[in-house]
Amino acid sequence: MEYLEAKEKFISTWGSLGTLWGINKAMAQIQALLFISTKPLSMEDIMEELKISRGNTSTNLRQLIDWGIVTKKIITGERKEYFTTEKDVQELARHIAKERSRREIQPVIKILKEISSIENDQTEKTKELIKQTKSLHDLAETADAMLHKIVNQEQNWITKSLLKLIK
Amino acid sequence: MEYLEAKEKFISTWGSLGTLWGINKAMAQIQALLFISTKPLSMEDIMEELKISRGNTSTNLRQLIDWGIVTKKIITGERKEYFTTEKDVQELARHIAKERSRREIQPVIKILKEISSIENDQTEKTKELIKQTKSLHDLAETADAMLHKIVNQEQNWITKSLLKLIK
DNA sequence: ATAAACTTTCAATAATTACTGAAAGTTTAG
DNA sequence: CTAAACTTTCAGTAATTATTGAAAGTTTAT
Repeated sequence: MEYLEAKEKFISTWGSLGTLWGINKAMAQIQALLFISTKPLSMEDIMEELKISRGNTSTNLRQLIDWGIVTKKIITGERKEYFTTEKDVQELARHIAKERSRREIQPVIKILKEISSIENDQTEKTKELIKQTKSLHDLAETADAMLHKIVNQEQNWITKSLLKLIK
Repeated sequence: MEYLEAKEKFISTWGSLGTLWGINKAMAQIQALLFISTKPLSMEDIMEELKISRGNTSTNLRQLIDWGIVTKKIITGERKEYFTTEKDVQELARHIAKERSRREIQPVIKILKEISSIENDQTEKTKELIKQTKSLHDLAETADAMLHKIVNQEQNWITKSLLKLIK
């Protein structure tokens, strides 16, 4: 396998992984492309490399920026905007974990809490609903707390201390 | 909010959460329904409660069984098959984490390893590709190892020891 | 001010994914 | 063996989601 094949494989693998996890293909592929690029890329560059339309590129770049993992890079003397992604995987993982927590886990925790505090009429089915939603609520909170804790450590805390601990 | 409303809210919330994480709506809703049900349900029961077709119910039940989180329950004297889901959330989380690792993380680790070991021709772009896919490979392995370790502990190890540690 | 260079928006369309319902398949009772 | 009771499969269709491309919008240079 040489460079071009490897590059294509990387971009397409990342793209389908994204799909699997509820992130759209173009978005994942743009990020992948930037991730292995040695220099910032323009919209033009991205469109050409990935063979996608201008509109698609624009929309997904904006989403990536919104997620905090892609930034505009102004190149002096150039009219075009250039883009780079966070290159440090740990930092990247932090951003993604933080955002998914905020957008997805937190709202679910809120709803589970609401549901688990319905009036208890002492019927079996109500008791079961309360019990089970409470358990899920606790699990979600625990998982989210762990995620935050892990994600907010310095790179070395996690790779060194925790990894040592759980091995 | 009383029982019926709470139940519907729970099922639909779980359904849309599923969608967000790449699990289909019907599958998530069936699991949610079983999760708060006080007794095993038949295909008929599920179809009626969720207003979905027989085919859809059958397909998704099979998938849930395949994931190891729903089991058939034979009720003596009954011709129909009845279904229950794992009721312990910790156990449920273990199953799901284990399966997602096996189906999704492991294959990606394999591909990243392949890519990161392409022939290094010493050009800048090849060096960058190798460096970045290696980093991702390491991250994926670390995350996966942690997931496994966490997920394979007794319920109390995680909720007591680790939670105490990170608080 | 205006024109060129560039980006965003969005209605139309394409691609993907989920769902239905009926036919085919399977199991059990008698 | 046969019929009833039940489950699975799958072709057709519906619903959802992603993508295009051109018009509208914005910014910058002169």
